[in-house]
Amino acid sequence: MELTKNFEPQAIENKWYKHWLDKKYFSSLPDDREPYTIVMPPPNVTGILHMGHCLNNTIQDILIRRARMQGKNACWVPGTDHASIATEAKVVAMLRERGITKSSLSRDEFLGYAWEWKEKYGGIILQQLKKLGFSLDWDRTSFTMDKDYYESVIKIFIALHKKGIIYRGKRMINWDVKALTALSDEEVIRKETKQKLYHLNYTIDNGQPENSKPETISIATVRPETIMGDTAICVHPDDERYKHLHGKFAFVPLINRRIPIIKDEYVTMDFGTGALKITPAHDLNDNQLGIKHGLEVVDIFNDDGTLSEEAQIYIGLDRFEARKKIVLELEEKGFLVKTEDYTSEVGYSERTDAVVEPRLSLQWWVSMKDLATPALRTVMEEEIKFYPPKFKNLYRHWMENIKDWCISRQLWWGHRIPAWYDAEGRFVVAENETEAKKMFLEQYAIADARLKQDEDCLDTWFSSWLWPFEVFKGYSNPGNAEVKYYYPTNTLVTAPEIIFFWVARMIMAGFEFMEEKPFQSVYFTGIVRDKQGRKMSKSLGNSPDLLGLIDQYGADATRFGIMIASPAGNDILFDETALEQGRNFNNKIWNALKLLKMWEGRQDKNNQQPENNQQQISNSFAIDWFQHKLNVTRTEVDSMMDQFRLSEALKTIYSLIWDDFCSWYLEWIKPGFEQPIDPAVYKQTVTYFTELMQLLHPYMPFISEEIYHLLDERTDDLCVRQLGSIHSPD
RNA sequence: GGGAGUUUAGCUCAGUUGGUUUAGAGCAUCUGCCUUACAAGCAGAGGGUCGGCGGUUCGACCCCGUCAACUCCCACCA
Repeated sequence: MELTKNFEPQAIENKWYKHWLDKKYFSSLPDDREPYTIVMPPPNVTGILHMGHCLNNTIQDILIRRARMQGKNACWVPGTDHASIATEAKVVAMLRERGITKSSLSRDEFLGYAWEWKEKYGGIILQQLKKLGFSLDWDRTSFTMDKDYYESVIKIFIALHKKGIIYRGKRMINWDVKALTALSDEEVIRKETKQKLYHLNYTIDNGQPENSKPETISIATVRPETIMGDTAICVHPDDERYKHLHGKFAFVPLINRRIPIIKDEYVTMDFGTGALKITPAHDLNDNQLGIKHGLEVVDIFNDDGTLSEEAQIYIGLDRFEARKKIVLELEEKGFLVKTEDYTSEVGYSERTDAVVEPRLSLQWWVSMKDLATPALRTVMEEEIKFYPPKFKNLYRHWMENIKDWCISRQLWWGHRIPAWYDAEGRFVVAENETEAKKMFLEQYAIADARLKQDEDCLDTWFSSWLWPFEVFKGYSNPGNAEVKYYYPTNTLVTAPEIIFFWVARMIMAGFEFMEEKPFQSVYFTGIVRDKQGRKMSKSLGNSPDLLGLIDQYGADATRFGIMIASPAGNDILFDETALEQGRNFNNKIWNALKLLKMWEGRQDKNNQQPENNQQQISNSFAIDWFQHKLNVTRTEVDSMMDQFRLSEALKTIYSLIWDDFCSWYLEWIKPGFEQPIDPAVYKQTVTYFTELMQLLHPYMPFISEEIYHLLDERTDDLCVRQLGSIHSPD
């Protein structure tokens, strides 16, 4: 057999992946073995493979492959998430290219295109995951809008509504003016933004018409375009400067609306001018003050962030355009006192990056307090263990201060809210129209009501929170054999960024619907950053082309590179030299194989050498020494992996192979130039090499499988070879 | 504004209850070597007053105090 100079990954990766699939090694069905279950965090169906997925799923594959080799029934469930906002945006963009606007389509027509898009491009990412050798049970591939899954989401909505946990209410929400939908608080990203603080004069109404010098009060605002929505000015009750104005009125510049001057301790006297304009329709705090003081609410914006009729001026103009024009006009007319530079946090939509508009709106909400109680307890008492544990604090803080969850989204792609309205706005929550009609008869004594279903969809996370059990049909087919066997799952591997979006809510859903936690432990990976420490993102363009890297270095080297640089609990600074190191490691292993293959044909069958021969003594020492070293290291690696110290475990294996096996052991037993090798020594060396490949396999599955088969005639595969028990090191 | 975390060689990190670490690894660097598995390699070398200051102790990278820098999370003072 002629072995190539260097290891050539491309040649063998497809071969082994196909072989593993053909042998159904990744398929799992319940049996008497202990299960080891991971549900993959479903990537967006629109997603393409990036470093985050690579890190996340490599970790999961390492855990799953190890469990499989430990004799557990390993089950790793793949799938995708329908990702309402992201997918709808993609579909709208695709339609635009074809010259179709969303508004010209009916809901059903639009959904037709959306499904077409999903069938065609959705799930590309799942194909890409195969390139990295991930041992997912593909027969179990799930999608959050599969028929059963969809129905479970709807049923859960109905059940929670019945319990009073889901309710409909008019509240201040975060409005995305680009996507034209509400956002939950978690979907709003706050960024420091340079702004201007405008000081504006409002004229006091002194009851004297056309006074020579009208008295004014100055307020400070960063949003002069909202003055048309002002319904009061507020000052601190103790503020001496304004005491004489309590109970008086002022005129809003440009539109001359007469508004009251009220007092409230909410106002900070030494910020700005100490006087605050109140715009209850467009600011959360102003809204609360408005409710407290019974103020009028004037909503001056349209859905898309342009000024509405209520604004009276600049109708139809975008809010930021309007700001410029209004500032100019205020200046011209003498209302603008001064402008200061000012930096504050502004909310941006996570999906569209539009500046979020706080807005009053009728939406559906989940009351979180009761759901949070068992979910908080279980983490604090470590029934669910967090790795690293520092995330416990973060989790507790959020759970103790949890706010209700806005779950309606003004989108079509997703789970449609099962609420039915009549012309008067009365509504019922029901699975379908027939059911809804029955309920209308019962509740409102209206027979054969003409009903319309809610146009809105549910937040994507309202379906993802069911993932750990619904992939086993735990809700749609309660108590079935699969969910009983696989649930609760073992480990969740995910990014800390979605601890609230997803992890916390899965724990709540687990207790609420399964009466059982969804997983035993959660391993939070780091965030992948570039060499300069910047988060990898599309907008920065600093994400490497992962598929290109796999082509260049091979899947094993890529997996090695990302794991070696990934200390437990820390962010990883991605550097291509780590992949080079992985590739070099491949070659080192490959060359060790070549050395053994050279010896294989040169075994000294007669073994004439005397017992006390120098080489014999050295061999026997080397064999004992390495056996001991191997045992000790396997124990170490085992304990590190149990603690999710996967990067350290890999370093340890790397050093065992490179330094101890290649540099020391092989040199010790190396026969003289063109001398034969003792067959017993050769055999033992093959055994060691095999065990090393088995230890390495979870991290670098392809090369280890290939070497396994090249070392000896095999009837089995390394992928499913069971780890023997470790001889206890002395 | 509140909270959490980090700070050890050029870079990324180990260092488990204070004393076998006069401080370790990988990568990078430098110097030799195409030596019969491997130059994507081998042999060797340099490099740190363990963020600053103060304290506890016979003894501190490890404990306490304090200051500083960085990171993250939460919080809509306009």
